[in-house]
Amino acid sequence: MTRTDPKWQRRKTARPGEIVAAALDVFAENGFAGAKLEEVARRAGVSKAALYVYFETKEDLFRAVVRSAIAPDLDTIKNTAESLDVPFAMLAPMLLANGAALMQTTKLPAVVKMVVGESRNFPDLARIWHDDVVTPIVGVLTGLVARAQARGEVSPGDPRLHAISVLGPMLMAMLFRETFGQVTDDLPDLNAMAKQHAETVLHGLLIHTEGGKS
Amino acid sequence: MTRTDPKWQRRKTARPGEIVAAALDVFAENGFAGAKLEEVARRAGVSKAALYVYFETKEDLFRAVVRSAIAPDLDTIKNTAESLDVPFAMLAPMLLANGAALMQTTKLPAVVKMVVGESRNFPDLARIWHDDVVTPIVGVLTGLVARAQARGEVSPGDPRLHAISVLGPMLMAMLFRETFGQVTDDLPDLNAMAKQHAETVLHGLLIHTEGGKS
Amino acid sequence: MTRTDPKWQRRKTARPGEIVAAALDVFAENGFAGAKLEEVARRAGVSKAALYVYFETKEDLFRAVVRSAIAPDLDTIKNTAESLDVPFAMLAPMLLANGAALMQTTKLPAVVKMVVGESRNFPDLARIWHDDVVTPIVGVLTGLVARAQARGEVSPGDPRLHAISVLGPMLMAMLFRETFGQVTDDLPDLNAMAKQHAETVLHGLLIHTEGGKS
Amino acid sequence: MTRTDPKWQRRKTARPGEIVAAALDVFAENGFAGAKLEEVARRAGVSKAALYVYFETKEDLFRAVVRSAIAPDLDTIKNTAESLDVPFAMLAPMLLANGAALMQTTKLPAVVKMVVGESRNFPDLARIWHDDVVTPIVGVLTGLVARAQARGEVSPGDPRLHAISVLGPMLMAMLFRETFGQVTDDLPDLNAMAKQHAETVLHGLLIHTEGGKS
DNA sequence: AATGAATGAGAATTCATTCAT
DNA sequence: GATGAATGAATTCTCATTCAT
Repeated sequence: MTRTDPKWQRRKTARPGEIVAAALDVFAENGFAGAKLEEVARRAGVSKAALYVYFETKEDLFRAVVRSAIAPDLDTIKNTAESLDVPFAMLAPMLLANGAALMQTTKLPAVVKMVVGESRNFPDLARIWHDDVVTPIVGVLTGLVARAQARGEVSPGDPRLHAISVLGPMLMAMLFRETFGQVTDDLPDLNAMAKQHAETVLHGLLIHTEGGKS
Repeated sequence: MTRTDPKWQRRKTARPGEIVAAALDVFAENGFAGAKLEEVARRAGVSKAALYVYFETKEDLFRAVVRSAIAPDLDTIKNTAESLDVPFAMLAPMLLANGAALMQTTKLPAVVKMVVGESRNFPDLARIWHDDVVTPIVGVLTGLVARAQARGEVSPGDPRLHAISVLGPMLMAMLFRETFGQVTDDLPDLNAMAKQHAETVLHGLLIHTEGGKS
Repeated sequence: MTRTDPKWQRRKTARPGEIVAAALDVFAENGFAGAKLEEVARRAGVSKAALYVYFETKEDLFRAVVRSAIAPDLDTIKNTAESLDVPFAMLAPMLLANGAALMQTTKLPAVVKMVVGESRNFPDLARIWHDDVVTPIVGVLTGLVARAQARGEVSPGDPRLHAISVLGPMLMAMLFRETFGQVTDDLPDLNAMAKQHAETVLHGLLIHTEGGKS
Repeated sequence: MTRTDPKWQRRKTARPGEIVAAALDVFAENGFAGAKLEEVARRAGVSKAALYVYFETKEDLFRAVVRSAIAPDLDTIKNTAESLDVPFAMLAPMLLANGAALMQTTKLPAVVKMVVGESRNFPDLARIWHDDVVTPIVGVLTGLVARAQARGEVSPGDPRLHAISVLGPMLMAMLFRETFGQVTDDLPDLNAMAKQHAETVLHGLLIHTEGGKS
C-alpha cells in the first residue's frame, strides 16, 4: 500500500540481476581475464564501485554468472527427461528438440564456452559444472539408455558413450555457432540438427538393404 | 667432427619453435588475456625481451601458436580421408580412430579450446580456423557422405549434418576431457568412444527386431 | 563557516592543475621523451595511476602542459599591444619591457624551449603555438609597424621582418638564459636588454654625426 | 699504389662520419631521449652493434654529433669576424649575410635546436657550446662593437647587449624556420632578414625627420 | 546503497647495451 | 672490425580494488 517509489524499490532489488546479466555478456565476449569490470559497470548502468556492493571480487562475480546459468535450465532438462517413461525411440527426439530450444532461448552456449575456456583457471567452477550440470544430464541420459538396453530396445555398449553419441552432435553444432557466428552465415541449424541426428542416432546412417545389423 | 658450436647454432633456429611450444601451454592454461609473457619466457628458457625478437606483440605470438597447430595436423586428416575409396561403413571407423589418435598425440584439444574461447577476441583466427581447418575437414566428410548417399549406402538427409553426427561425439568427448580433466578421473576414453560411436552412427542405437528402418 | 572538508574538496578540483604544474617542470627539465611520469607523479604528490585519471596518455599530458602556458600569457600581450595607440617610438619600449617581465614571471621560457625542442615530435603542438601564439603576437607587432610606416614614423621594409628585428634579441636573450643558466652566471639581463634594444632598434647603432640616414 | 679495393678502404675510415651524420638527423628529429640507435644504425647502413665499435654510449655519440657541428663552422665565423678591419657599418651586413648563409648550408639550425632542447640533460654539452661557440662568437662581435664605440662609430651602451641586438633576429628567424617548418610555408627568408636587419640595427627603425638621434 | 577519486601491483613493451661468433 | 641474437632495466599504461563522502 505504501506508494514510495516502487520503481526505485524494484530497481534496488534487481541490481544484482542486472549486473550479472551485464557481466555474462562481457565475460562471454572477452573471457574472464579479458573482461573489464568498468565495462560490466557501464553496461549495467552503475558505477564500478557499486559492483563491490554485491560481489566481493571479480572472481566472485564470475562465479555468480556461471552459477546463474545453471539453476533454471537444469531443472527443465531433468524434469523433461525423468518425468517421461516412453520408449527410447520417442524420448530421444524430444530430448534433442528440447536441447535445441534451450540453446536458442538461453545464454547456455555462451556459458558453456566460458566454462570450457576458463576451466583451468576456475577448477571449482569446472567441478560445479561437472557435478551439477554435466554429470546429472549425462547421468539421466545414461540411465535412460541403460534402462532401454535392459528392455532390449537399445543395442549393448557403454551406456555413457551412447549418451555422448546422442548429445555430442548437438553440442558441437552449438559451439560451432558460438565460435564461428561472427565469421560465417553458413551455420548449422540447431532444430534441423536435432531432428536429423535423432533419426541418425536411432537408426544409423547405413541403409540396411536386407535386415538386422552386421 | 662437429664444427660450429652446436649448442648455440641449433638454438638460434629452434628458438621460435621453443617459444611457440611454451606459449601454447601457457595460453592453453590461462587463455589469451590471462597468459603472462613472463611465464612464457620462463618456460621457453629465454628472457621476456627475447620473445620480441621473434614476435612483435603478444597477439602475434598467440596467432603463431594457433596457426602452428594447423599445418601438420591438417594434411594428415585430409590425406587420410581423401586417399581412401572404400565403403562408408569401413571408412567411418577408420576416420574416427584416426581422429582419436590425433586428439591424444597432438595439442589439438588445447588449441581447439583456445580457438573456442578466444574466437570473439580474435575474429581473424576464428576465420582462419573456420576456413582452413573446420570447413575442409567437415567438407571432406560431407563429400564422403554425399557420395555414399549417391551410391545408396547412406540414408538421405543433409550430408553436412550427417558429418556432424559422425564427428560431434568425438569432439564432445575431447572437450569433456579437456575441460574436466582436472576435476575427475572418470573421463571418456577416446578410443572406446571412436569405436563404439562408429558402430552407433552406422547402425543406430535401436535394435531392429524385424528389419529395415521405421 | 567552512562546511565541506576543504582539504579534500579543494584537492579534487585542484589536482589537474597541480599535475600540469609538476609536469611542466619535469618536461622542461628533461624534454618529452626524457620525462618520467613517475617523477611527475612524485612532484605532484599523487600516484602514477592518478595521472591517468586526468590525462589519457603522456602525450595528452604534454599537450595540456603546453596549452596551459598559452591562455594566460597570450591575452596579456595582445591587450597590451592593441589597446595602446601611441607613437611607435613610445610603444616599442613598453612592449619590450612587458615582454621582459613576462619572461621573468612566467614559465614562458621553459615552454618555448619545449616547443622548439619537441616541434618535430608534436607537429600539432607546433601548429597550435604557431597559430595561437606566434602568429598573433608577431601579427600584432607587424600591424603596429605597418601602421607606423603608413604614418611615416617607421622606415620602409617588410613589416614582419621589422617585427622580428624588434622581438628577436629579447627571445635570444631569453633562450640564452634558459639554455646556459646552469653553465654560467654571466647571463644577459632581460630588463637591460629590453631597454637598450628598444633604443637600438629605434635609432640604430650608428652615431649619425651629421643627420639623416645613409 | 696498392689497388686493394679503395672503395672499401674509404668506407671503413668513413664509417664514423657516416654514423655521426645519420645520428645528427635522428637526434635532430627526435631529441636525445627520443632517438633510437636502431634508427641511427639503419640510416647509417650498419648494425646496431657497429655503433659501439666507434662510440661507447649513446651519450657519447650525441656528444660527437654536437661537437662535429662546431669545428667547421666555428672557424668560418671567427675568421670572418676577426680578419676584417672595416667600419662597423660595413662589417655588420657582411656578418649577418655570412650567418644567413651558414644557417642555410649547414646543419647549424638543427644542432642549435638540439643544444637548446637538451641543455638540461647535457650540461657539459651546454658548457662546450657556451664556451666554444656562443662566447667566442658573441665575444668577437662584442669586441668589434666595443672598438667601434671607441672609434665613435657606435652609440654607447653594453656592447654585449648590442651584439645580441645584432644577432638575435637572425637566430630567432632561424629557430622559427626550424620549429615551424613543418607547419607553415610562410617562413621568414634568412637572406632578406639579414639584409633588412643590418639596415635596421645600424640606422634604427625611426625616420628622423630632422637629424641626429633624440 | 552508491560513487568519484585514487592507487598498488602488475603487464606488455622498449631499448641501450653486451657477447659469442 | 662487424653482427645477429639476446637481455636487464626501465617505462608507460591498465585494472581490480579501496575509501571518504
